[in-house]
Amino acid sequence: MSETEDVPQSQSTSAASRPAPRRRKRAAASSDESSDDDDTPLATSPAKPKKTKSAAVPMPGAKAATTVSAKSVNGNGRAAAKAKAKAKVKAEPKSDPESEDEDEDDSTPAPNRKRKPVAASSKKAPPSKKVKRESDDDDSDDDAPLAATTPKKAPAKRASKKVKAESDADEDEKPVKKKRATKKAKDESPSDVKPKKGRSKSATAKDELAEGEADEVYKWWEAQQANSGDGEEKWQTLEHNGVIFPPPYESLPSNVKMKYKGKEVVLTPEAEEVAGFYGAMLETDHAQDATFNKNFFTDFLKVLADYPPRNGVRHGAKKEIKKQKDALEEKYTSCVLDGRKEKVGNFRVEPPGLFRGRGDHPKKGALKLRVRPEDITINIGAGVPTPVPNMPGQWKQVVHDKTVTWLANWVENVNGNYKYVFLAAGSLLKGQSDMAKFEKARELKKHVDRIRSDYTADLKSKVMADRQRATAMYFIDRVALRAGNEKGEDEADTVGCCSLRCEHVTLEAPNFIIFDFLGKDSIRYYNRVTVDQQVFKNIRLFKDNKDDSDNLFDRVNTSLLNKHLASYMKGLTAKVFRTYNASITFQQQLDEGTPEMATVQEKLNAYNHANRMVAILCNHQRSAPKTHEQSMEKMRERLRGFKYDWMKLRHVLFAMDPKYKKKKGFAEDESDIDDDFVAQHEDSLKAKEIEKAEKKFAKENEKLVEEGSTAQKDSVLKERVDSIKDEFKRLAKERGTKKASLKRDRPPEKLEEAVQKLGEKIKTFKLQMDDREAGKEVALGTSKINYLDPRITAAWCKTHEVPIEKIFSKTLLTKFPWAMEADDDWKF
DNA sequence: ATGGGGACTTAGGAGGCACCCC
DNA sequence: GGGGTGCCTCCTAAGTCCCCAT
Repeated sequence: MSETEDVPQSQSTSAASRPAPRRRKRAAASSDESSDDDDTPLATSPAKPKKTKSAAVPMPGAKAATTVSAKSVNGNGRAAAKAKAKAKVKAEPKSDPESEDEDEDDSTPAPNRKRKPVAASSKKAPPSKKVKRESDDDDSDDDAPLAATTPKKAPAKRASKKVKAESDADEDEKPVKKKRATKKAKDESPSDVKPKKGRSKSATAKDELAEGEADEVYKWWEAQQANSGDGEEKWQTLEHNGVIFPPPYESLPSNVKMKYKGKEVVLTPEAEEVAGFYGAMLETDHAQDATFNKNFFTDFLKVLADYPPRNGVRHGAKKEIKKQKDALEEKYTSCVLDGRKEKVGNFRVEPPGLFRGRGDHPKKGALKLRVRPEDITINIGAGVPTPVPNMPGQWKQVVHDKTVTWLANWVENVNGNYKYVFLAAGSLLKGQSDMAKFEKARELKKHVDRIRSDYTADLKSKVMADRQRATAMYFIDRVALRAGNEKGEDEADTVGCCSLRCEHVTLEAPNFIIFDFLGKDSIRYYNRVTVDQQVFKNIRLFKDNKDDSDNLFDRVNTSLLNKHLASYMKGLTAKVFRTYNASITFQQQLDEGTPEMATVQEKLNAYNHANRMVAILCNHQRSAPKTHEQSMEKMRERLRGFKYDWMKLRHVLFAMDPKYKKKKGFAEDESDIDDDFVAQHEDSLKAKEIEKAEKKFAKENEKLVEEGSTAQKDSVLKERVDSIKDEFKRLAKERGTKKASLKRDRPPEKLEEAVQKLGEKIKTFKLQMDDREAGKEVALGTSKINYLDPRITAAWCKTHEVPIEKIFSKTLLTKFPWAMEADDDWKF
């Protein structure tokens, strides 16, 4: 609902026909108007697009508030507005000369962000809940992304483009699509591409397979070649078994029926399956969602039309044992690529279901159809057996395209997107490209200073396009925004840097910018940052005379931006900045934050802290675990319990010898342990002990009876309970006296030791709590998997003697074999 | 330039499972 | 030893970016 109120104003053209277009399609960076106003950075926005959903900005506060910019007339008369803008811009640079150059400031470090609450629409917690994350923000010295460290090591020895022809082999089957294959050049001998070292022989595929099966690890990263370019051949031989289709639908038992308006309806298996999809989601938010329901019922009715309800139902077999399933799947789990056995990633064809689009995706709830062999294209080596589908039917096509890495693909029916079957993350192909990604990011170290000084200069460029580009680069570099491609009408309305609209950015004098928009996966990005004075001015300029729904950067798009970046360094794109800034920040945080003499747990905390800084920088969120608050409360309770014990022990010591009060650390008071708490705590301890005594008593009796003796009398229990009660009476008397005694005496040394130990325990426990609280809405995994060069972790673990298994799960270890051998002094 | 096709990486949530604490 | 519970794996959606045709 909501949503619908689009604001049709402003778009001269288009309009009507389409129902509520949500945003413009293109950034209209065209030169059209007085373009190239070489010396007039104009804030003109060409062809006014349609509207945007006004509801998009979740945070009312941030949105409306504080718009410092000179808003003024928002133009209807485009031309007039334009002229005005023009005049204005011309003047602008001079209008406030003071701040024109000065600030070289370097502010806005990356990882500091005050997170704000979350948007209604986005899944995340409601406003008040979002806690500001960790370190506060604002300039700090730790502006990681900015500090370029010196390259430590020569980067990437990437092989020169090595392209080959598809090799004659392909004649037979259908031709491979045009695409990049066009790039390939003439052939070289296969051995050119194959890694040399680490291979004993140039064996045939079969031979090497044997090797692979012997579980020998092939250390491709020790070999010469660096495979990575596009259009290059990715393999020479490839054998696999295709994909496995999900089992057919099995009907419910005949006594299970759907009711419609109180009457039982006997569905066909086809319809029942679809009804089941929905039934499975009744308890989820999806079923409450209007779009979801609309789409689902539209599709469901279609199914019902094709398969009208009838009488009589059959039901099939039972659930399969996992073992059976495994056996069935076994052959699909691996393939043989260039003679080596490799794991296949997603060999299971996606089963039919309801499309679960994220955020407010217009197609959520639509029926995702069952995929059949006729939908699937298989990519496989020429001359090896073509797999046979495990369901009736023929593959759509079989190709032998060596320039790509997928084994199978199909086009999904809801959005028309391609789906691919790739090798698993631990495979050579994926590993190589992963390593290449990080080497690329490290290469950026050599260029980043120049790039930064260039865009800093360009922030003042007279050419609007350049000034916008520089500003966009500033955001990408400093706050790690994504590139921000244009999106279509039938997708959720989310943005990135280049697709930001005016409504997503608010100025706050003197030099703050507040970002508030929905990014990838409709995750809210909220960030208030200090920026260069010039950036502040630029944004004011770019917003001038535009509507909220207009693109902030009307002269920039990702393609232009990346083209520019590539002029600095081959393969440099916006996304490399995220990898670079993430990894370099991480390295710095670790270097600065790892304690030398510390427990493993403390080091792990330092690691997690660094990890978290990166996750915050990249805005990797998760929804706080549902049980979070509850479990925090439990921890707090436990902590107070520890503190109570600790206090008691100390008081015993104090009673023995007052000199202990002076002992280092012993004098501390427990501010959150007041008499109320003590009373309550002792009550609950008492209750527990009594319960324990009762249980023990019952058990003893049980045993006695079993052995043929008579049970103890109840008076025995009573005695015990009374003794417990007495003990707690004594404790109650001790309250507030700062003195205590024990049932059993212990020598002071022992007590001292115990106090010490408990103190330690409390310390670590507190650390754990802080860690958990700070991390409740931050997803660490995403950066660990995708952005942090694993060699940083490997080296750190060696240096600080932390077992890497404490940090990398099994799958991550499998994914990063190539990083494990990094020396302990390796730096990103 | 623009727009769409295509391939590949990055992303959060669901659900399973080991583990931990009572 | 039984049930939370927190982490890991799986799943697949949603990005980025390149290429090509128009």
